Amino acid sequence: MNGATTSGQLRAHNRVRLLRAVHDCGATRTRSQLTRDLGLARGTASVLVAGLAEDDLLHEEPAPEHARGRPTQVPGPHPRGPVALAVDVREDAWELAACELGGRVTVLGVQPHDGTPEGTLGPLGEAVAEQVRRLGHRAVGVGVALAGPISHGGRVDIAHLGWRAVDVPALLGEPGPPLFVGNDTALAALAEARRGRLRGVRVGVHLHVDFDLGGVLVLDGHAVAGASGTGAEFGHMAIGGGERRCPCGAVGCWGMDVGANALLRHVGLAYGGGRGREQAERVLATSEEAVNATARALGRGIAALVNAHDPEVVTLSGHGVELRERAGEALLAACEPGLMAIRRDHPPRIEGSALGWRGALLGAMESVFDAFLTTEGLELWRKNHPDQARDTPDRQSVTHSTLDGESAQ
Amino acid sequence: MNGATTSGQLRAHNRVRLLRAVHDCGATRTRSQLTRDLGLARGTASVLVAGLAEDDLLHEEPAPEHARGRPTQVPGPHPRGPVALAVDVREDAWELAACELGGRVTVLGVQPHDGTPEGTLGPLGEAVAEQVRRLGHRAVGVGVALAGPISHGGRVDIAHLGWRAVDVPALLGEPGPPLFVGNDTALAALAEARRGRLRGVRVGVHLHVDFDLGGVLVLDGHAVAGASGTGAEFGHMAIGGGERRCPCGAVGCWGMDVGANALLRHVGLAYGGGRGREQAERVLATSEEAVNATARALGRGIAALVNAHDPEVVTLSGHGVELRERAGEALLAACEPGLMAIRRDHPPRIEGSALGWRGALLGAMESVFDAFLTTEGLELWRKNHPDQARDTPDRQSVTHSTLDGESAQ
DNA sequence: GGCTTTTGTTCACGGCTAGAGCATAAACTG
DNA sequence: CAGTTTATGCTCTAGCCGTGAACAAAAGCC
Repeated sequence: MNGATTSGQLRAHNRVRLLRAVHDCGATRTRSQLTRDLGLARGTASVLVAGLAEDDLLHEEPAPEHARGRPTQVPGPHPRGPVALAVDVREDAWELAACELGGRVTVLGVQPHDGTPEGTLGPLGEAVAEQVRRLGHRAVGVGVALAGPISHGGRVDIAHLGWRAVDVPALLGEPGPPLFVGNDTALAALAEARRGRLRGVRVGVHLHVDFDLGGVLVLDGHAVAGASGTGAEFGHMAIGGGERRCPCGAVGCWGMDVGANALLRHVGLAYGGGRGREQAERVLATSEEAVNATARALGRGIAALVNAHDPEVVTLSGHGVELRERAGEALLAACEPGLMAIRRDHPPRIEGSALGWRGALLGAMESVFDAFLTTEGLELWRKNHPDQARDTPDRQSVTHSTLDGESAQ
Repeated sequence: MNGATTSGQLRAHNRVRLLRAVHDCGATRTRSQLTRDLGLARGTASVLVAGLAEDDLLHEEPAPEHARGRPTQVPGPHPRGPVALAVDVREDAWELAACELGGRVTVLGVQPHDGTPEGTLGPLGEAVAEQVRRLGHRAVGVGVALAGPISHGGRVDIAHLGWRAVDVPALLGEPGPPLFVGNDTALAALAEARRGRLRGVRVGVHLHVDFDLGGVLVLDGHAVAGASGTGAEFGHMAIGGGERRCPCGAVGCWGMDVGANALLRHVGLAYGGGRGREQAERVLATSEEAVNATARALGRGIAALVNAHDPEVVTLSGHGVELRERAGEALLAACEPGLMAIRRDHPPRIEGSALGWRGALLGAMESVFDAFLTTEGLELWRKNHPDQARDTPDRQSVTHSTLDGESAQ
């Protein structure tokens, strides 16, 4: 991926490393800490920070606490710096947010939709376009999380909503900045890998329980995407041995026994079509038996994945957090007999996500910054940049003030 | 993984890149081609090649065919260059080979064994030690392929041979150069990724059919190892829905329906214990029905893996090559109904390995060179090096002549 | 108020690659 | 067969980069 070969690329490479380090730590580490972390000389760090500040990429503020010596600074997002737009499109509503370098998220709006491709992506496209106009060159990318497999061209299938090869970029109207469409499970896994329980984990498995079940392998901070971008579908493996036909077209998929649809089916309610989130939550809250049955199905499948992939940690998001809390014992009891003997000595931890339902949105942000925090991304920023810093004295950033809203993480 | 930050590391990084390119192409590309491939200036390539030749890492010979201009040279392994020792330990015999940079393999011996840890690894350790003595500093590592899951400490379990947490480094007697113990499936996959049908493939799945079934995900030329090194066990997922207990300790493992043991069981013969390779081959050759049943079980599981991981290619090694040839239609017919609808438009290719039974040995070699072809590996070589090139005039390499034997690939 | 500690800044130095100019060694041309 | 063409190897300079040391700055400590 990276790896400089000329001295010019070397500088670019170190700019990326520094910016990436600032982003990954959430803009909490001081300059002297970063210098040590990256193994740089103080002089080099000085030049790098100055250059990045010049390019409106970084802004230093005094560190809040002091130790003995000369006080150090904390590099963080620049007030005129890059912004990632992130969208989480759920079955019933979408959420749009603006994200600074370092990961601060400002939710710009939540809007229900009718579930049709046009009714969903049309208004979303307008909302995104408005933000892009407002932010100008500062919008460095738009990340969209969707609850279905996504081919590299941006075509999405959401079986239970009846979406079939829906062309997301076309319906969204080509926002201008690069568009990154991703599967919600893969993006939740990405967020977990960067800011959750899979941080620093070399091999992990992330499972996202929503209406159905998604899952993906996480290696060294990256979710494994698949050749055409439609990986992250662990839920569609024939584990469990049923003969029921899955809406996906296959038979006996594991995901049919785990998730909101399975909960509804278990208690005899209507299910499918992306409806029934409230009922499912009620079942989850009331029916001990349905919860345990789901947890057992989840545990059996986890055993198969643990055998196959030997992860260090298995994380659960969406309803999985509650399943882990409420029926952890049933889950582990169902998992254990499915494990190979050699896995039983040191079984992986099975943990609820630290990010809850926020993962997909945060992952959409990370996918944008993953593309931006590269030598190419930064080169493009430099090129598109109006370069106010040198010409005009210090034009107050009109745009930034409007970014203040509900703030999280 | 790599990525230089100082100009000194930059040189080291480019040395690695060049050497890696030579190795990966099998020492077939000319210097001018390599220069273009790596995006180097001609002058830089000149300096790099000279330095590597000085260190006994590379040796240039005139290119056999000429085009118009000045003839170019082909960099290849140096006569006093690094050698990787590679071992494939099968259930009934082991095979030891010496491998040059570029991948030329010289088989040094094949020896049957009794299947006990001591009876197998003891003599092997002696054979390895002898080669290490003979090669001296030229032996840069020993790679060992074994038919079982292997923890990072080098402890191996081979259920059907009764090996339980066998300490391979201890029984082998610490050969001196670094020891790399790996699972045969993972190593066969690695070889396939570097010199077989998974070359250049971003996402692939490799399945190795022997007595039982191993499988692993291959990403960008690397087999995914697992947190404790014991990944590559796709065969131990509960796909297929049986309730039979697997020797691994789990229940309903896919691998119980695929492989030599399954073939033997299918026709009512005794199976297990790593015996019966000949009988299994006879069944494979004679019983159309057993072959088809195995192919169907293989196909059903492949569908699950394709759904989950979205590979570009699925490769089969070991008996899988013959299964693909003899019962390809049964395999595909069993696979198709298990695929998600969206996978059916562009299903992955399912191909027999190009390396046959040789994969594990080649993979063991690659695992050694993967460690050697790094900045650290080359630095160590430089340090351990007697530096004959400068001191003595041109000592004839006694060691090299003894390396000539049966030669392959 | 002086001392200690830590960090930021500046600058000379060595190392690296790019690129240009030249040398070289073939194949092609007539 | 001699001149031309073409591609490659070699050498050297220019420009860029990070290191590390010396110095300056800004705190806490006694």
